[in-house]
Parts: sequence; C-alpha cells; structure tokens
Amino acid sequence: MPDELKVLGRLGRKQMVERGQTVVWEGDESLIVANVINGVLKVSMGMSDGREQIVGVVFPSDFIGRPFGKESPYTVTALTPAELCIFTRSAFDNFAQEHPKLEHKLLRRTLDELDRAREWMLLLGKKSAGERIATLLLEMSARLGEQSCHAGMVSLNHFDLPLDRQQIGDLLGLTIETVSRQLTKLKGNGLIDLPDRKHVIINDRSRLIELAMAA
Amino acid sequence: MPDELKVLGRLGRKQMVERGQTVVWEGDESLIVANVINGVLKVSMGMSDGREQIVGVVFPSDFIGRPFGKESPYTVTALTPAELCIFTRSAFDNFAQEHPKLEHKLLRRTLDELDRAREWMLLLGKKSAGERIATLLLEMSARLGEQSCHAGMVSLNHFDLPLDRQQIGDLLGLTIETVSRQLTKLKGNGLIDLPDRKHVIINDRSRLIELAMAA
DNA sequence: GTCCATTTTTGATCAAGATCAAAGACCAAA
DNA sequence: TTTGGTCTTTGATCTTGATCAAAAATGGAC
Repeated sequence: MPDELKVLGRLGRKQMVERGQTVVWEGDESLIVANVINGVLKVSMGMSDGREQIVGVVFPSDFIGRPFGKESPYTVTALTPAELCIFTRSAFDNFAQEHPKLEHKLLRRTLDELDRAREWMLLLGKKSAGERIATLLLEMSARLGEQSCHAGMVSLNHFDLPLDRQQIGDLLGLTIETVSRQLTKLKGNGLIDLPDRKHVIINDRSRLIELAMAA
Repeated sequence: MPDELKVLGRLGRKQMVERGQTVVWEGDESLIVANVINGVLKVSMGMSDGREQIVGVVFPSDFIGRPFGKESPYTVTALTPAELCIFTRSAFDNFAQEHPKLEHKLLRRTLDELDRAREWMLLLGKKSAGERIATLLLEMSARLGEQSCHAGMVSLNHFDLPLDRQQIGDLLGLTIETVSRQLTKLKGNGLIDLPDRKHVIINDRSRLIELAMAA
C-alpha cells in the first residue's frame, strides 16, 4: 500500500459528520479537501430559484473538495453518517505537489469521476424515466458492492439506497412522483422488491440491464 | 513556458483531420492521446438504438483520449478542420509518469473538465429549453473567445457556432425542432441575430445571462 | 400501543417538448 | 442560373413526465 496515503493520513484530522450535515458549500472559498473513510455523501449544484441537481455521489476512499485554488462549485452533504479525513486546502496542495504518486492517483480518480459524470450526462440528456431508474439501481448496486468488497455476489442484489425519493429525483432529473411510479412499476413487474423505503432487492438483474440500455 | 510540453511535442506526430472525421471510437482500446493544436472537436456517447449525447466540446490546447489503460468510453469527431499532435498511448503514459509537472497540468485540466461536465448535468437535469439555449450561446461565446485571446470584447458577441442544429440538440438534450424554435424566439426578441446558419451575434448579453440562470 | 410529522404513493389534469409532416432556405456542383 | 441534396424552419398533434391534490404508509416520540 502506498506510503503517501499513510503520511497524508497523519496530516489530516478525522471528523465524524452526521446524516444531512453539509461539509462544503457551493461558492465557498474551498477551505478543505477530504478523504471519505466511511459513509456516503452527495455532491450537488443549485440554481438561484432553488432547483437542485445532484452531480455526484461519493463513497469511501473517494476525495471531496476542489484542490488547487478555485472556489468549490459544489455543495457536499452527508447522506449517511460519515467519517472523513480532513485537510486544509493549502496543506493538501503542498503535499500533493511534493508527492507525484499522490497526484497520479488523484488524476486517475478524477478521470474515472469524469467518465461517470459523462455517463450521467447521457442518462440526463437521452434516457426515459424507466431507463433512468433501472440505471440508478444498477449503478448503486455496483458502487455499494465495490466498497464492501464482498466475495460472493448475493449481496449485490440486496442493498440500502442512501437516498430518499426526492434525492433520487434530484439525481435523475425527475420529480419525486415519477420516481415513485417507476419504482412501483418495477416492483409490479417483479424485477425488484422494496421491503421498506430504503431497501432494494434486485430479482431479475438481466432484465434490469436490458431496461437500462434501451426502452 | 513549461519545457515538458516542448519535449512532449517532439514525441508526438502532427496530424490534420477534416470536418466530420472521427479520431477515436467509443469502445476502442484507446490507442492514442492527442493535444488539440487547432480546430474544435466533439466528444460523444451513443446508445445501442442510435440515441447520441455530446458530452464535451474540445478546443485548442485541450487533450483528447483516455490516458492510463482503459478503453475510451467516447467517440471523438472533428467539428471543424483540426490539427492534432498525436501520441501513442504507451509513449504518453510513460512520459507522463516521468514528468510530474505534466501530470499536474493534466490533473488541473481534468478537474476543470469535470466542473464543466457537472455544470452541464445541471443544465440537462433541470433547465428548460430556453435556459439551455441561452446557456449554450454564452458558453460558446466564452470558450471561443478564450482561445483566440482577443484584447477587445467586441468579438465575444460575434462568432460562428462549430455545431449544426442537430449537434446543438445532441449537446443540450433537445430535438432539432426545439432548438430551431428557441433560436427563432431569441431572434424575435432581439436578443440575438442569426445572419446565417452558423453565425451568431449577441445583442443583449445581460438579458441572455438572466435567461440562462432562471426562466 | 396511539399520535403526529414526514415521506411515499396514487390519482387527475396539464404543459413542455417530442414527434410527425411539409415547406422553405441554403449551398455547391453542373 | 438551374438543379438536387441537405439543413432548417414552421405547423399540427401527441406523449411523457410535471404539476396539483389527496390519501396512505412509515417511523419516531410518548
């Protein structure tokens, strides 16, 4: 395991944040950079009239904050209780400049994040409501799965959404009502089960994949 | 000016591409990375049934291609005649690993590109057709302006779109008809003029900015 | 358990933008 | 200048998802 992360870890300060707590505000002089140790957070952008779009969901080992000088264009808010390792921006920037391997890692992560953002642009620009919901369920299954590196595959089909219906809407560019109707429809078709508000069980992954790709 | 870029330049091969020519295909083992010297290109993703979303527009000095191993998730196509400086992916990757300053530069660019992608997610997820068109015109004005670093501001309000109506639609998540109607409306209001298919003249920038931010 | 506040679901209607269709403008080649 | 092909505009209608409204479910606190 890279030494850089250990040393960096010592530079940082561990901090717990509770569900709903906002860590970085849009427009803030971006004071901090942080590494997510535990929990899930959302990254969002707002318009002056209150419309909000969730532009990213952050999982353990991901970075949050905008390194290198600019103000943060995003608001970052915890979706679950979370544990962060926080750095002042200047300390982080200096450290990064001196440790090319960290910058390399950060570059790779940023490239991956860009790929995800663009995949989401395709979803927002071109997919129907049904396709969007199917895509979200598969994406959440995959990302929640990769963090808690399960050996078996069972639990991939059995997870808790860290988002409520409103937040799913804000992520998919849909209203809460449309989200609810589409989920109900998937349940009706037997593709998924929804034992309670947050919990999702995927019964027929391959049909869900078909749905996600074309109506 | 950084030496890295000069040395890198010697590693590369200059290549002209004509309008409409595709440089990288989605799903390709990403063989090349390139630096745009001249011209404008689009970065797009397609669905199996032919729906297409433009996820980025690339201007001179920007990079194209996906460094570090993965296959390219995008198709890159020239919107205007363009001049590229092309590297084999392995040559580029090796060079980058050995030149932290290049990686740093690349990281900054990628962070900026991510910011733009997320800004566009807000547009695609939440903005009305009118807001989208206004945003596009301002964005194009700004990006075309910054490359041909004009001292005065006159020409910011006077530029050629490198996109046709269909491509504007693919970028904004709208149909060609909606794009046309919204442009006609802006012309009717006197906010812009459209002397020919490609040319745009912004008459009232501040009203356009208002439009772009809230209906 | 009951009560209350919040979230979700369901239903009815509406509207923005898509789709279908045709006419008009533009431009390059002959 | 005429022609033919492509791109754009305009018009009529339709559909998806938004909006408005109310009922039902959920989950704490007591």
